[in-house]
Amino acid sequence: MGTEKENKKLADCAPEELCPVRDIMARFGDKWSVYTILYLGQHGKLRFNELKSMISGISQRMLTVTLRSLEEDGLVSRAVFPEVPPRVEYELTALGRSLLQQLLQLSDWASQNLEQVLEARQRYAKKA
Amino acid sequence: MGTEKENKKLADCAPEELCPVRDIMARFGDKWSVYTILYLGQHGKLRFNELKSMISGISQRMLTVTLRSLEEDGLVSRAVFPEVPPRVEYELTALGRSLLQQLLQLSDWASQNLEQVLEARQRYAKKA
DNA sequence: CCGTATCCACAGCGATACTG
DNA sequence: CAGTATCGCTGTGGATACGG
Repeated sequence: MGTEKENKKLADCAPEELCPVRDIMARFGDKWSVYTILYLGQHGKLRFNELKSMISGISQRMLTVTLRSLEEDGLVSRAVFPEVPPRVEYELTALGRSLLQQLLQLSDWASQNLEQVLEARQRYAKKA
Repeated sequence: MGTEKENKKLADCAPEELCPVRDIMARFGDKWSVYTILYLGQHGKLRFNELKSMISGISQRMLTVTLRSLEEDGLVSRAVFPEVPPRVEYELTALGRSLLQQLLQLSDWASQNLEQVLEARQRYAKKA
């Protein structure tokens, strides 16, 4: 996710080819965006409180902020139904689903190399 | 590598436990890690001040912190040469280079979809 | 040249209370 | 049900000064 206000970060990346990844990583390296995308990817359409109970530990405020951010980037769609009580459904867009594929690939790498990283951390801890 | 069994469903990882993607995104979604990895990947071996001048805007403190973190995770190696003045060279490890490949793929996705994201942000700005 | 040590500003996030 | 408003704590990161 990232900025809750204006985004003016695209200017200060010196070499252009290196910039987009940075932007993506910064945007989704926050505490909740990845979970939100993963759960929406798995379940398709979800209501606000369904998501809230799935992503254990998230506060109402942060779920709102995260969803707004993803919606702003065109990764999640928001559908409001004029009922009582109100119903709002969130869903990944086509763009969001394509990002999900990237996250799944990164997930594979992470799963396969997690052990090595943890071992490296232990070695580092002992050495220092 | 591991057994076939360890291929656990991604959305099964609750926020409390160790979710590999989440961990990776959180670890490299910070302000400078991606740049550091990409520059080291492009140039092979680099000295501290070479990196510092390439990554425009980074402070000495943050470059040190970032490099220590990457070293701790076993992604970057650090070689100190007992000379006067001192020389220190940083380089991606094999693990680091494999992560680099993932970042490059994510970079491709980001480059290809950046336009759509920017358009979505503009639409959102006008709508709201 | 390659760091460490402080200090501090500010954004991220949780907790809580209130609303259509 | 699905938010918005407000407040305060905390961690990240920038500036600066000092050390091997």
